[in-house]
Amino acid sequence: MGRGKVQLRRIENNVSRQVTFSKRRSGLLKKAHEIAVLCDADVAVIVFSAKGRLYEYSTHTSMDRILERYERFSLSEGNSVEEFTELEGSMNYDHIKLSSRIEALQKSQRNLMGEQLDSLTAREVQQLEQQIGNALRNIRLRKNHLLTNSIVELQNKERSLMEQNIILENVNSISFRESLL
Amino acid sequence: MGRGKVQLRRIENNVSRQVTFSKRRSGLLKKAHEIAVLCDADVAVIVFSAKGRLYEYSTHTSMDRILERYERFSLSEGNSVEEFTELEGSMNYDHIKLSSRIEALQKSQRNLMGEQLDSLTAREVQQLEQQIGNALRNIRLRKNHLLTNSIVELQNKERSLMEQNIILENVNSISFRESLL
DNA sequence: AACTATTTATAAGA
DNA sequence: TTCTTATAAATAGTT
Repeated sequence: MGRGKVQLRRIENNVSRQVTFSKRRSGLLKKAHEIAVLCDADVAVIVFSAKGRLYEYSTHTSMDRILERYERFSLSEGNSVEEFTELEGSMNYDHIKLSSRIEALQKSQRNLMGEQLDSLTAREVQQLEQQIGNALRNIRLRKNHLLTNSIVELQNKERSLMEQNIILENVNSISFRESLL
Repeated sequence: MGRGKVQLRRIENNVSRQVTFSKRRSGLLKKAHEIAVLCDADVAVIVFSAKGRLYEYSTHTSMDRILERYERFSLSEGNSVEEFTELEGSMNYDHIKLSSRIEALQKSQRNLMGEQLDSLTAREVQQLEQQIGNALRNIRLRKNHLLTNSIVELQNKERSLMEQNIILENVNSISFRESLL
């Protein structure tokens, strides 16, 4: 979208690469914001320039929240333990301990999300079912609590608005009576 | 860019919000890819739909690499550096990374087990409910699978036992007849 | 899932 | 860098 069509490959000219980066970066962040608002999505965009400068956008002001959530999901799609464990033969003992802890957490987390169940015995599956059932109950309780709260809040707002109206009506009717005198 | 100009606010109509989300999502990911290639940048985009589905783009196939780099940046720029440096002058970067990963995993695990829900927004609780609901479905499928298997196994054993009995009966009746001779 | 009228983004030029 | 403008690209509303 410009004077000429552009091929999808690295722009060789240093200056125009830089200029294009600056323009497209702001375009990208703008579009991220738009989809977040229009479609009620949570979005995080991270851009490192070739020179290593960081630019970012995220909903809620809190990038970390989205990243945390991302971690929760990305487990379900697979990889990522290996990066830690494969890389370094030079890992010291603490490292190994931490890594294996992470691995264990990831496995149990996958199970909690209903994945990799074939590694469990029948009894373990049974126990997991109970655990998850309880979790779901708690989550629904919490959801209802939040819903109830927001309803009460709305009712309070409504009530105070009505009270204001009554006061206004009184004022009006007093004015009206006074105007009759 | 379309038949009409659009105001930057949540699209109320459910269907068109969904359609717009799908169109703009692919637009956003495309643009992320373009700036990455054209300008030699490292880019990560994470999008959660209102229903909690995850869509993502990242350069190098490895989102984690970019997120790590992001963490490194945001640590060095912002607050909360002190917490780390005060605690352990001796911890190296990898240690910090692994520890915070463990912390994040523990938190999300607690949430998956229906605990510490007060740290989540209403929307996050909603999404967690869906996620856990799916997990429960998978777990029950697996349980049924295991039950079915064990039933089939029992039936096979039963059948083979019966066959053995028939053979034994035959043997017995032959012996019996022979004994009559 | 296609179409197309418009709006928006942006490449090139100043 | 910033602005301008011709043109490519994205997409809102429609079928």
